[in-house]
Amino acid sequence: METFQALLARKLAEALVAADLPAAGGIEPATDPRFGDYQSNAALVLAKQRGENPRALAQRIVDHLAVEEWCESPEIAGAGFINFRLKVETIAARTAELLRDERLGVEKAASSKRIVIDFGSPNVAKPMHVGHIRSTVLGDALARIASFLGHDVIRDNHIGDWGTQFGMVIYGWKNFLDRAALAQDPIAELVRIYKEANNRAIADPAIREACRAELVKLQAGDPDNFGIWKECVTLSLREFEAAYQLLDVHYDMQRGESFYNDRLAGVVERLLKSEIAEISEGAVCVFFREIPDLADKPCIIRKRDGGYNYATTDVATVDYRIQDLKADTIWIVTGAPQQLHFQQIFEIARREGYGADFQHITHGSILGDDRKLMKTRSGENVALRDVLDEAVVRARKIVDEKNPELPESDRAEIAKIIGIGAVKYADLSQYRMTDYIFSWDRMLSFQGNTAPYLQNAYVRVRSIFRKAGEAFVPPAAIVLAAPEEKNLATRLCQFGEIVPTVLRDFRPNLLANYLFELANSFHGFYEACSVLKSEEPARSSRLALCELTARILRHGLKLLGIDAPEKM
RNA sequence: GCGCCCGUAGCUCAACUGGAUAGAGUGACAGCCUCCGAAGCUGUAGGUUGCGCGUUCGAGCCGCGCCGGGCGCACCA
Repeated sequence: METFQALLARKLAEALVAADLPAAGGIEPATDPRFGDYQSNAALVLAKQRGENPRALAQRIVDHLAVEEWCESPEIAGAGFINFRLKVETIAARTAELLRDERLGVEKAASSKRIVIDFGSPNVAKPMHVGHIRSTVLGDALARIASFLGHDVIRDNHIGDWGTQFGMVIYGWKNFLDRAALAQDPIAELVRIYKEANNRAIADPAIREACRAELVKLQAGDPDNFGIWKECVTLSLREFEAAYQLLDVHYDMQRGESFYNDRLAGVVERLLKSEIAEISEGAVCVFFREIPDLADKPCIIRKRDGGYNYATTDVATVDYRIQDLKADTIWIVTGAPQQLHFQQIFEIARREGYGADFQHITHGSILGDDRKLMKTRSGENVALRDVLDEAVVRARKIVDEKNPELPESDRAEIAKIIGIGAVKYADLSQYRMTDYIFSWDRMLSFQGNTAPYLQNAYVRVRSIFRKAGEAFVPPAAIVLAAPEEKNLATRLCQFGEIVPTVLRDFRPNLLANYLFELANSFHGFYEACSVLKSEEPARSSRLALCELTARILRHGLKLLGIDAPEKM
């Protein structure tokens, strides 16, 4: 189903051709209701290009615009804007159409791409902490939205399961492992033995050497060390999986760094052979001398000691995703500090002749009350598990207060939906680059732009249908008499315009904003227009608006990875 | 030193990529339940968009220069 925006853009393009003018400008939502529903700056753009009077050009365009089927006569305003006001019947007809559209007005992308999206990426033998929320939740939402838009999405968890820390972990495992503690809380025990080994290694060069020897043995394929490593990975993955279940985040594959291990030598050899890489100070490096910002920042792909590092792994990863997974585009979701690294990796890929589209999608940090990176009082990272558990506990307390008559099992389920939803939404409703201050009170508030507010709006709609006790039947006609009805219907028609914009710059917060505005419009409608007590044909028409609101709220939240409860 | 990101109402954040008089929420104040969930709604108040030049018919957004904060810059990932 073509959106109003797309329809008007098409009509504008036709008018420009008919008026013998070049393509210019576009259609965007009006900035103010006084200016109608949509506006075009085409005349202003052309006026600049041609040095002509903008209002005269606007008139020339309007003379050729054939939009009377959908709009009141377009108006020329201000410096030369063309304003479009949709006819009420047009909105009503579109709303009726939306009711029959499974996609709720969201068209699939013109060309479907295979997208490999890399997000989350926790490290083995370390607990996931708050910092993982953003990458995980953002990547998941982008993957959901891309899939819905018809792309072929492969979700890959690039787990940090290989690296120098395993020397310490294995040494610790062999010397200080407490099996009972491991059974109790595997990752805590792995962290403990790692720290123990690390502390001793700092104090004692012999132990440092022993750790390094364990690492070398692991890398050489020693069966004992490999077995220990494998067990660490298995234990960690199990723990990650619990968090992913709670977050409702799922992957198509989990190719850890170790997966690429036997390809690293080939990568270096190939890059040397093609002279993309060279040897410098004993290390194999790629220089970017002709790129000013990177001129003094070489990328090391083999260390002087012959070892490989994460740059090597990431070059191999790009290879794999393009050659084996046939990616048209690769999205990597990580914090901003890795920006330089991926700039280098992508540049190497381009030099190797890869034409895929590479996107490093960065994000800001989660801060504590002190505006510094969120930490516990003792200065440790805050465990993800603790955050999620507390979210559910806090939500449960609120549900118990507000709705004590609900059965226990319902309240437990609702608390989970609200608590987890609140944490996710607090993240996604914000521009991804800004650092934000973590606040339980704000994210769990029922007021303002929060998950509970949206979930409550959904519950209110659903409650109407429970009360009605009848199955929804599409109405004979949509009637938009009250301004609140028209306002809500207009908003419902915009869903199809908003969803694709999210991928333009990877901004789920645009969808979150839309849903918030939709909930506002619904509440305005709800206060002004009684549904069940109204006379036909208003009653059926209003029920239809409720039904669509519920569908779009639920689906919009789902695209953000958030559930909507039936009661709360 | 170089590079990237951020700076918007007291506070927390938007602003659909250059559009018209910069919007919400929160806090404060004033209203609205014989009526579908008041977990809601309506209204009032709050601004030199860090500062200064520039480009443009038009700048929170683009360019240059400052000021503040964060992060990154050769063998950790």
